[in-house]
Order: sequence, then C-alpha cells, then structure tokens
Amino acid sequence: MTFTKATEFDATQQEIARLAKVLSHPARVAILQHLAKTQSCISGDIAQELPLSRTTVSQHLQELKAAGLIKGEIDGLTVCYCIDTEQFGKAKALLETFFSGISFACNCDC
Amino acid sequence: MTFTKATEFDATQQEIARLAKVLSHPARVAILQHLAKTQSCISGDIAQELPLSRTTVSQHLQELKAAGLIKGEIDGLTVCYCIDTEQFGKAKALLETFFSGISFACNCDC
DNA sequence: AAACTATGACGTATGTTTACGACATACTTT
DNA sequence: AAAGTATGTCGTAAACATACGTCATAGTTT
Repeated sequence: MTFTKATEFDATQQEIARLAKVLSHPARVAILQHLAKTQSCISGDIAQELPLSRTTVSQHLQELKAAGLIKGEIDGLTVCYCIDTEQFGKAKALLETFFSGISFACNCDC
Repeated sequence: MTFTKATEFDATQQEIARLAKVLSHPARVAILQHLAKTQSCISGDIAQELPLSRTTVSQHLQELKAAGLIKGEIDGLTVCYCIDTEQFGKAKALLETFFSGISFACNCDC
C-alpha cells in the first residue's frame, strides 16, 4: 500500500469504503443472499449455484470472512459457513448512518 | 469485459455491486459527505479538502456522476456539483432492501 | 493403510482501479 | 486580444482484483 492514498482519509470513510468494497462484486452479494436463503450453514456446494469455479468461490468466501461478514467453522470434512449476524448488523447500521447523513434537499437549480 | 463473469449474475445483484463499487473508495465517500455538508453546489475546490490532486478528484467526480449519484452543471467558469437526491434515494432503498433480506438468526452453532 | 472427498493455498494470466503530470478547452478579466 | 483561471481529457505507471488450474492438506470411508 505504498501507492494508494486511501489511508489518508478519516476512519469512518475508510470503514464505509472497506465495507462497500466487499459488496462490490455480484458474486459476494449472491453468496450472502444464498447463505441467508438457506437459513443455515452450507458447505462448498455454493459453487454449484454460481457461474464460477470452486476455487474462485472459495476466494470470495475468504474475502467475506476477512471482512467479518461471515463465519466459517470446520465441521469434519466440510466447512460450515454462515452470516455473522452481529457484524452484519453493524455494517448495516454504518451504511444507514452514512445514507441518513447525506440525504438533503439541494438548494440550487441543477 | 471478456474475462469477468460479473455479468452472469442477476440484475439486482449486479446493481448492488455497481453501487457498492462507487462507494468503495474513501475519496468518493468523502466527496459525497462534503457535498452534503456544504448543502449546495460546489466547484472544484473540493480538491483542496482532500489529500489528492485536482486531477484525481476530477476522476472520482466523473465516477460519481457516471453512477448517477451526483449531477454537475456548467455555470460559467466553474462547474456546479451536487447530489442527485432522487437517485441517491433509490440507492439507499436498494441497499436497505438488501440488508433487510439478509438479516436473520443463524440456527447453527458457529 | 489406501483411495476418496472437500476444502484452502499457491501460482499466474489478464483486466481494472488509482494516481498524477501534462495538455486541451473554455470562459473571464484586463 | 492577451493573460489568467477553472475544468476536463489523455497517457501512463503502479497496485489491486478476478478467475481458474494445480497442488497440498485433512478428514472419511472401505
């Protein structure tokens, strides 16, 4: 990170950007929706639901995990992934605060 | 776009990802907050508020504009940027729907 | 123990984003 | 008209993201 200037912004802005980045690929959005839909942990057959190879799906899962949005516990041969409800709630609150802070009536003519 | 598979996901997932991508850099988050704070159109002195060159800020402004979140009208020598309240409202609603659809109580032990 | 299965880690090719200097454009002022 | 000012566009280098095949690991089954 010697080139990017992303770290020179304030903590909240960086946190919002970090969260948004996780959601910035449809595969990760799809994975979250799939985990929510199945209402339970699910092992790597997620790949079969998506137009991606198992390897690529695994990579996206790692990113979601690194961001804290999902948890993954080893359960014998399979791994049990599910949404981290607490962290997800925090993410939701963060974005809600951001959007609420932005909404306003522009007083110009454009 | 011959390499990415992003287009193979459903429209809503792509739309969420597209919106998230716009917010995935702290500079763009900061620009939106700055525009909201000043409660009016503002010309390119935004660059002086950020740790970035004028050129780079201009580039971020173009991305926000391309995404429809802000509008920019030429007003003589300066350009008047402001948040597109209607589009911004739609973006907010889209994310709210997504987050509401995800929140659930995981029934496993992880 | 040997074969099988599910998964993550590694390597790598290609595409995209970020950042900025230099140049172009267009309006304003003198 | 010439100089000045505010912006956008272009070119480009470095960093990062995406996608997937192959290999390594670790538990299961026979």
